Amino acid sequence: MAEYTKDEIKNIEKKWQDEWERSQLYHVEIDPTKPKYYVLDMFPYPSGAGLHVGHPLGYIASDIVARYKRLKGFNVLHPMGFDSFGLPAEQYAIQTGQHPAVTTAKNIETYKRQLRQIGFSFDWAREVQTSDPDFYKWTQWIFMQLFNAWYNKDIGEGGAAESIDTLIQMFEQNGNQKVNAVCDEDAISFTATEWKACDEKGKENILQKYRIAYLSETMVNWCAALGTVLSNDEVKDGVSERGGHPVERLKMWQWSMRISAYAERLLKGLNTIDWPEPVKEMQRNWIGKSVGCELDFKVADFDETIKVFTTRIDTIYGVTFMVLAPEHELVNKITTEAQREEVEKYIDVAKNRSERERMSEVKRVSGIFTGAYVINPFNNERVPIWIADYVLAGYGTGAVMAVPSSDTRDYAFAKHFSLSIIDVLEGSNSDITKDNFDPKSGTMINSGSLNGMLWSDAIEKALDKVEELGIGKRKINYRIRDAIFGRQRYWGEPFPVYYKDGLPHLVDEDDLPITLPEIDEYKPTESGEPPLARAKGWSYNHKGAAHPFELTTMPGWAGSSWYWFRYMDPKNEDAFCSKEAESYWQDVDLYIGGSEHATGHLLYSRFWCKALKDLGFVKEEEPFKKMINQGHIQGVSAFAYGFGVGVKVENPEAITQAIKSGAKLLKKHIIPKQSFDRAVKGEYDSLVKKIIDARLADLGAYGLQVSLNKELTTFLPFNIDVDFVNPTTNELDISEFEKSHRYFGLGIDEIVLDENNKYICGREVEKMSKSKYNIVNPDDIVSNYGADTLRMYEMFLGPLELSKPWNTNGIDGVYKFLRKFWNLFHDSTGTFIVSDAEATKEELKALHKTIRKVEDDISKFSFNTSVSEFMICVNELMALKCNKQSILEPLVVVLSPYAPHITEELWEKLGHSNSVHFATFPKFEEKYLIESSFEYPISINGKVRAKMNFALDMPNDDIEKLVVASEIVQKWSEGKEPKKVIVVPGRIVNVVL
RNA sequence: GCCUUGGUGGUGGAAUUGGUAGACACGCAGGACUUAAAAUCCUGUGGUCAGAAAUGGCCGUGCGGGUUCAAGUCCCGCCCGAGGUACCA
Repeated sequence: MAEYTKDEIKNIEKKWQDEWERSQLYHVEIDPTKPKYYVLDMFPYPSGAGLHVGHPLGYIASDIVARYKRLKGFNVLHPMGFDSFGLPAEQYAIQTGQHPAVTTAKNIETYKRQLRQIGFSFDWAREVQTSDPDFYKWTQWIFMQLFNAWYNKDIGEGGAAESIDTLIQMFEQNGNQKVNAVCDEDAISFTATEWKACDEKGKENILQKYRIAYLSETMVNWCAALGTVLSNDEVKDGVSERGGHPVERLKMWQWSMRISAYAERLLKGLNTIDWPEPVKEMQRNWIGKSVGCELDFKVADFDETIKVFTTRIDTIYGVTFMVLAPEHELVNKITTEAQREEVEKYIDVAKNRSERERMSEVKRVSGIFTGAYVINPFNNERVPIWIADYVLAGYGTGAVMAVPSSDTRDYAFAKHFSLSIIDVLEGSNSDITKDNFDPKSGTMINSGSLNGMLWSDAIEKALDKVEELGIGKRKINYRIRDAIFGRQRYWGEPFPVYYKDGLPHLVDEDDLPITLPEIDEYKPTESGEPPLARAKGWSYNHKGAAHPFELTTMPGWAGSSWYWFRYMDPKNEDAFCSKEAESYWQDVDLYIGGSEHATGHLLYSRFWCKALKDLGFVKEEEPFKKMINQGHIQGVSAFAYGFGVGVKVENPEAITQAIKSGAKLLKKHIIPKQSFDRAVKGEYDSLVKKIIDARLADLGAYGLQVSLNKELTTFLPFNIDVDFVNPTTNELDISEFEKSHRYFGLGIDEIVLDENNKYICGREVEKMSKSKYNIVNPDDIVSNYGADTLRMYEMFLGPLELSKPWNTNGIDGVYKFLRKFWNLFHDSTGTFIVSDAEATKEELKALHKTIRKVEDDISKFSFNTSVSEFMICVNELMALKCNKQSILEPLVVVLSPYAPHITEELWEKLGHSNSVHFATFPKFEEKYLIESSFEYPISINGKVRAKMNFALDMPNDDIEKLVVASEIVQKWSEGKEPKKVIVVPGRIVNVVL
């Protein structure tokens, strides 16, 4: 038996997976004689649901590239690991008491088993797990380096991080007068003498304002339901990304990372890397650079100035009012007595509006006049000062010069409070009586010395004037905030930090790793302290005294911000990565993963990489040279439609008795979709009416006087496990469903069938997720069709970057292809046969066409088209009945990145003693593709009129072709001389008569 | 609103970047093999009009214009979907 049947596939795939593991085939070591290639997948979080068909999509693509590059002679680093710290394991631990390490280890086992059976060429000897103390030892170590570093803007082009010792030295010599650092806004200036006069605590408080990893009292996103703070990218629309719990703003002492220091380098670096444009764009927006100026407006009748930030200084003659954030420090001082009461009332209301309310009421205009005025320094006009909550205290200076003629928010505000509007731009085909102006075009009017200038030139001119008047300077603002680095959780890296006299200190390097202590419960304590406070006797012994450890842990992104370096040298106990390994493997050549990490992981990783470079630990400025985002495979959810009849009981005193005798007040039904849809609109059809009547009659029988209560009547669609639903007819398998946990969990009492005695589910495309019960597990596909079919099918589905719903409609086509390919080598009895006859030109052509196309497609990551090309090739060879070794052998090699198991088996049958892994990718030869003659259409005035043959031996020269073409056309067009003959080499000829 | 992407048969999707649109696959229809079914193989398959047929004409890449001998591809103006983001001055 040697047919490519389902049983045989299992044997073949198992045989080769065992063999690869036995021989450690995909293990790599540094090899200076070969060029390196580093292909990396974003490592998964090992969730309890196991791998679903969406996961392997990117892994298959990267595996194809890895295998292809190996055949091309590269030394390929292709590792896999697990981002194993995370919230779900911790929440599971809180519920069940199971240690997160245990759940995590179990989940990793499942993931590895599933990954193994798809036949990836990962070097498992290099596996990393972020929750492994041998790994997080180095996460802690890197934290220590960042704690001991500050950002010196005077080094190199954009500044760089360096050791905190150099800063201390500078303080001792000159105080902070000459220090040009990125630091907290509230850092005050001091002299060397003042520095020396500080005690240890005073010095440390100053240093915290400079360290890259630092402790500060900041506004954080506090999520009470999760009992922890969240970073900005973990908050979506005012609720937590995981779980959707409300998030509030609180001031807390927190560890942060000074990523803002790297804003400019993070922005500039984007131009040097080959990433998808949307991701770059997201990072640019997140960094949010705006170039403009800061300038002072004098407050009339006060000895005060108000500093504003603007990017449109050219529109300064259009300023008709000024707006302060409610929290602005001068509000209290400048408010006139007449306005004071109202202003205070407004500020009070604004304070109590939560972040979420403010977001949902974006369009609401509110504000209050302070009674004070500022003087416009360009024309000395008096401009009223208002307060409004659309101005944010945290961005820029918390004050805005409002130009209603070129800013929509200012415009809405001016209209609402009937403030004046002065147009300063002309020719921008806009209309300031309406909200449709375009401030980025036109020339200046009503603008004194700026009149007649283009708006962009006017900016430069006005900037010069601001600096000349000494009222302000050019300034660049960034939106990016420092990243909060601490979490009030158990399942994360502990900080290598202890406290002595209330000051944070680093532990000795020799004492790393600081491992997670055992605790009896994983919840925060009753007093609201993080779970680590439960650890008994957990303290740091230093010079004979015990000191408390930091109780928060690092966030989920800590381990993933440097893990690609660890793969280079995963077992090293003396360094996170040896110099030798780092200088050989350098950076990631190809990174594949989802775009959802654009403003999280991908930004933090670039930040840490730059910091590590500044501190001299690595050489590369950017970690991921090229990236592609794989699209998500969406799940097709199945829905059933719940219906609960609400009743009004007229004699409540009878309820207790009724329940005792077995009445059930609430019953949950599942009803057909049509009835449900109508019922939601308030049209109860006969089926629904029947259920209602039956309910009322049923309860009536227990002595209750009941009537229908429409308000308590509920209609609710809910997800059904897709495994219980027929994929083509959408029919629910009721007997299977009734046995499931889901059925009992929902507490369904009755399933009402439709007129055909079936229950047909509704369908919707959604994200594939456990909570939507729409996960398709690759195990079933692998056991039905084999891993090679799964791999090729996932590639065949469409372009890698595209999101698409999972369906198995075309999977038979791919399976048939593999069988046909197999059958090329076998006769009808299943005997392996190849011929050693010489290949014909036609056969060589089929082969070389495929080689070229596949190479081309892999370099463009267009795997779907190369799968098509394989199918075409095999169809051609089948038609030619070609089973010649000289054709099939190279074809096996070309196919092997896509379908490694079947090709490995055939390779062995072809008589090779080693793996196809060691083969060389066949060289493409153009000579076989050149046709003996080409037929080109000739069009005359745009219409195809004739076909023309070009002979192969004709000189490849335009003029020659032109002569031939014009001769033919002349003959054809009844002697008319063509006006113009257009010849594109190797393409189309067109003639204008 | 803004930014980024897309829009091609019944379906997933091709189209060498301006050169015969619809490759390849699914589905569907017809045929062969079979007692029958499954499996397999062959043929057809964008729409429409003419023809008994081979075949030929016209229309067709979200909509409306434009550039060009030639537009799915380039330019201008709209419509719709997906993802991101939002009082960032």
